[in-house]
Amino acid sequence: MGSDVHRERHRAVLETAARLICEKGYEAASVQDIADACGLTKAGLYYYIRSKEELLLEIMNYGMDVFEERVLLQVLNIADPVERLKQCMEKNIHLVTEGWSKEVTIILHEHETLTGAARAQINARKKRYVHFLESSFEEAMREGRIRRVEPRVAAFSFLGMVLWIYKWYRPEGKLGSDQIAREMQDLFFGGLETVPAKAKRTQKRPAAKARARNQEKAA
Amino acid sequence: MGSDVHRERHRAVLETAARLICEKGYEAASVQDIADACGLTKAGLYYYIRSKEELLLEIMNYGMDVFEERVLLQVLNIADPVERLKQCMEKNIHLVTEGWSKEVTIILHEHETLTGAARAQINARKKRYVHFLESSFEEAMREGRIRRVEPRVAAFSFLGMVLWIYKWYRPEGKLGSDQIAREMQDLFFGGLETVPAKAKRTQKRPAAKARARNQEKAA
DNA sequence: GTAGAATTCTACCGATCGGTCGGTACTGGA
DNA sequence: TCCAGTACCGACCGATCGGTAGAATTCTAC
Repeated sequence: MGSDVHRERHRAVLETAARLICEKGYEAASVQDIADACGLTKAGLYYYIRSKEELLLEIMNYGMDVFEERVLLQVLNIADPVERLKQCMEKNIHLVTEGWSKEVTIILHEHETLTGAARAQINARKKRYVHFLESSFEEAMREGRIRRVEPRVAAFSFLGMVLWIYKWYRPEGKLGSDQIAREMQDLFFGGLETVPAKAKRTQKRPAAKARARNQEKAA
Repeated sequence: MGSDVHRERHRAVLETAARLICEKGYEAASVQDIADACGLTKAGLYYYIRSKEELLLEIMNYGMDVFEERVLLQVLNIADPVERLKQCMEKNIHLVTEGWSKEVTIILHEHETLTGAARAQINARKKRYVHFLESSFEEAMREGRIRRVEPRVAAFSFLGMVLWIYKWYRPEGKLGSDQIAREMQDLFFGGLETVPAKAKRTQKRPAAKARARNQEKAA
């Protein structure tokens, strides 16, 4: 079947296009650039895509597929809501940091590039994630596992911490993916402030020693 | 002085250009669009700007000015590091949510659009903010006001929560600027998780009632 | 071998891109 | 009254934009 080969090539085009759009941005990456990078002429490229915008949509949908497979599906059936959220944070951080998916970066950055139905489609998929987080926070609250907070603010705070990483993370930097994941879990769920020996204590004991070496400066 | 009028008009051009670039993105907002919006021809616009990229640089520098005035300066000399950070978060959230500054949104979104020296200049100004946050976290740790965490991860988590807002906040939505600020302060500094009555813990029982009605389904 | 589909090409479209040139209407001082 | 500078414009530049028509090539199945 030539159809298989066709799908393969189509995938390769998406892959290459994603690399370019991720590097230069959607508007700055011209169809000519993408065609060159694919080893095709512009007209040849249009054999595989219907338009530049639909190409972007396909890339984003693929990115959402990857996200759902590597993050959502991995944690969806964890019974404990807090554990579910922690795992979800870890998986999501790894998705953003490890070079797995330029497509995800594109989804994050080009959040207002698509228009009309295409935009609505991707937004709907994003919203499912937000609702999943909100529900998990609500569930955790019902079970008394976390303090009372506005679930939406919690969800967007979670997302902000995790997704903002794409703006500053550098693989060659001294902050590793695992370390970031651990620290952020700790920060978000463990709380930051020590309580001045008054009402509530939110302290973890074993962590204190392990973290003792950690205090040195970081330029 | 014609020079005063000139500066005024120059400011008006920056203002209008910022509005357009904020709405459509830097690459998508053409010089022609900007000129039209200013009530000038393209050639006329170039009387006020040297190039499109320098226009962007000026907008970003102005945005950083606004940020430093409305956020950094307001909290810089608060003695208590935790209070300083809390106030900083509040001020920064208001800067992002209240429509004061399309320029700030542009700085956030177009973080890789500038090149060369211009990019370096803006990055340097951003880094000063990151360092301010890191130092404040370190100070708070030295004084035992917060738990030991990697200061850089704390700083970037802070920034992620706060700055990601520009991607989802809608002024007409049910979540107000003040509420977001309060909830995020609480979340970030107060900690999220309740302690499961383990090791050295004594009190706090609101969870008991909440746990009464068990877990229901949450998608 | 050859028909026919699958693939990729050359050549081109009108529009627009960022930017510039030579000019001109207007203005305040001398 | 003249003039120098300010503030702008019409017309244009070469390059590139996203996209297409249709021919040429290559592959596949019989």
